Amino acid sequence: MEELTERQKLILTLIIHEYARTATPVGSKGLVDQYRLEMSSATVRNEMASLTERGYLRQPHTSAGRVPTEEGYRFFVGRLLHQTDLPDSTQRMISHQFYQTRRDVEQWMRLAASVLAHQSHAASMITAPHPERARVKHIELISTRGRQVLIVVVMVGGEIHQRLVTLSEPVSQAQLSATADRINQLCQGKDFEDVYSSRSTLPSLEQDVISWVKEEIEHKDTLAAGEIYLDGIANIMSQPEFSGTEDGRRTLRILEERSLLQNVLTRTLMHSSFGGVEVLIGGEGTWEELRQCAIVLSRYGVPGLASGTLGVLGPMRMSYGRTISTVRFMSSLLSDLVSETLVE
Amino acid sequence: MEELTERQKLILTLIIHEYARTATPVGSKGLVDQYRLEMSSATVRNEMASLTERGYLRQPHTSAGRVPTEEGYRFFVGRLLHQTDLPDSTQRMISHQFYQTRRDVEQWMRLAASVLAHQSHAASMITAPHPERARVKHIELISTRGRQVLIVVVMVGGEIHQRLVTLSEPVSQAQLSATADRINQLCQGKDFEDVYSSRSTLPSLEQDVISWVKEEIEHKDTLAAGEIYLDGIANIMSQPEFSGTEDGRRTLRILEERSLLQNVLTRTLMHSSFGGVEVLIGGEGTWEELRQCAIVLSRYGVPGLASGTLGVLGPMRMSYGRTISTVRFMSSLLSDLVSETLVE
DNA sequence: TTTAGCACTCTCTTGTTTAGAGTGCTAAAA
DNA sequence: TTTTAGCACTCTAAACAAGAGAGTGCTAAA
Repeated sequence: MEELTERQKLILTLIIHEYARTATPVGSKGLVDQYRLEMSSATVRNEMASLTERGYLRQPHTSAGRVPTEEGYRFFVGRLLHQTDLPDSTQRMISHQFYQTRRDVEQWMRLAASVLAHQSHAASMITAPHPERARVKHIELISTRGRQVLIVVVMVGGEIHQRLVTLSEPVSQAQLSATADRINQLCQGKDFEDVYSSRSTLPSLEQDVISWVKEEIEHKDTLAAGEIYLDGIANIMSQPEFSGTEDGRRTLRILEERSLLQNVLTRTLMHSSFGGVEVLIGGEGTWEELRQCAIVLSRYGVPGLASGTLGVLGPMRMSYGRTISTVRFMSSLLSDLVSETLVE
Repeated sequence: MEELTERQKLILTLIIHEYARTATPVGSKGLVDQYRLEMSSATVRNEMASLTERGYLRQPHTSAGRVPTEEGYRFFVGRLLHQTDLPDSTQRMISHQFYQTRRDVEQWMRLAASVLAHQSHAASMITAPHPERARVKHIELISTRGRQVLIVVVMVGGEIHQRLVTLSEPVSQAQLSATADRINQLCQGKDFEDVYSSRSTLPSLEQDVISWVKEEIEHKDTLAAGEIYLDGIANIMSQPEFSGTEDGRRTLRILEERSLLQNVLTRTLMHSSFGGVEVLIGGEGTWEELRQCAIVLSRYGVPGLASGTLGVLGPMRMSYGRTISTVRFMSSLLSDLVSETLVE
């Protein structure tokens, strides 16, 4: 079967646009009227029939209008992916907000989630930039009460870990500080993994501390990498396809449980390049729960140092043009911010 | 008008129970059948009429059953507040989960939110324990790149703040460490407020650092006190009164925006004692947006040192018995945990 | 190749009817 | 005096029917 004609592409595009707007199947007559097309509804009907045959459109029932299929959206998005850009004024407005706030990752994440949600009228999600290699910049041991010691770890990249541990016997603050100093020396410029594996020759206190730090780092790697900032949930729950339906509840549960989300984000983070935008439509056969949804994702950060993922989750009929360009822009903006404030 | 008779109280209680179960107005006949009452439906009808007159019940329309009013719930909850307790087995099960996980506030918050949501079948919210007086336990200055310096502040209580600042001229790590040491000396056992106000005689670097720290602490006090852990949103969105309705969307927005929530939580935190449970029904005239909801709240922590708030938000017909006992138990459990792990 | 025309098929809305649940009142029973 | 059986009445929600409207595919003419 041959390529689509320009006119067919136009009609497909218009149907997608109209369906995004109204959320109801779009018919030939309405389309011609709405967009002042230079052809009759009969012509549109013929093209629609052809598009339906090719699997880009679908009829809910015999006498209803057409609705785009997943295939239809994929085709549309494929053409869209490398062209649209956010208006300059919007870009400046957004940047401004970021450069006005404090240099605080947490706030940036919230702000980013908020901007994404607002621009796309959908739900947004973003993970904080996560360092690729675990290197300890600085470690501090603080005696608190009895044998309790607070370990504070500053990673290269600026992340901070803390952990409260109980020693087997009391140790003075002076000794603790000295121990911390020695460990700091060892960590200088090395991956923490290496420090950990060469710990066997050290005194037992040092060894213990290094083990605790290691545990903490890995702990956060697995668990609190689950820290996903969300926003705009209310946006999608007021869409008709989610509002009162079982699908809506399922989607809400996905957002809340975060394990599936985590799954999707990390999988994208794995084999995706920086700055590029990925679009998952209808779960792509892998995630049954996302049947009704589409996700627009991008990885951001500084290659080799730290990276995170951000994206938008919405109904399949979301406004892809706007969403994709917003995601792309936010990705590059955050990459800039991260590279400017990386602690080395 | 006299007190309610025992029988009226019984009927009111049963209606509340039945309405919580079915979410539909409950009629005299059904009530007698369901609970095998030793009286006829006509008697129940008479009592219902009386309860309606007193404002504890309400009829959606002439030939419908009765629905509890806010007043009805208040009366019911007032009687309930000081008696119910979570089953021992449940208490042990929950404690076990907490003592099994790491001593990590973030995880505790997540776990607490999850437990509350599960037990109450509603939405839960909880804020991390926040120290009452700001006292700095330890401060650290770490040189990163050029004139950038990372300030790490460990508060009494265990909170950690970090902030990246840019000095006006480069300072060596050794000098930074010395400065940090001097400030640490000053902070020993004092409220940071006092350190701040007596800073004028210090060298300019010290003064700058103290100002930055002060800013950071206040910043977190106002903004990131907004860190509210939520769970169970899906629970309430699948309740019939929220599912497809405008009220549902409004409630969702409340949970997402958090400013109103913040408002409610802090206001409770102000004039509420520790361990006690507060129940807000239908916004209590103050919060129009919560018309359909009820909130069960408690303050937890260690008086004078650190405290947070936890609670459950659900439909007004929520199961108060279970919710109140869960909230009370969680409040005391978390208080214990906080007091055990406070950094002094 | 496009389009006007038309018969046909669905759904959605609207109006009507009906069954059922629930009420309040009255009068008899306890 | 309190409870209950009986009954007329009210209102909702479900069921059904009818008609309007939107949309389609096909055919034949432009």
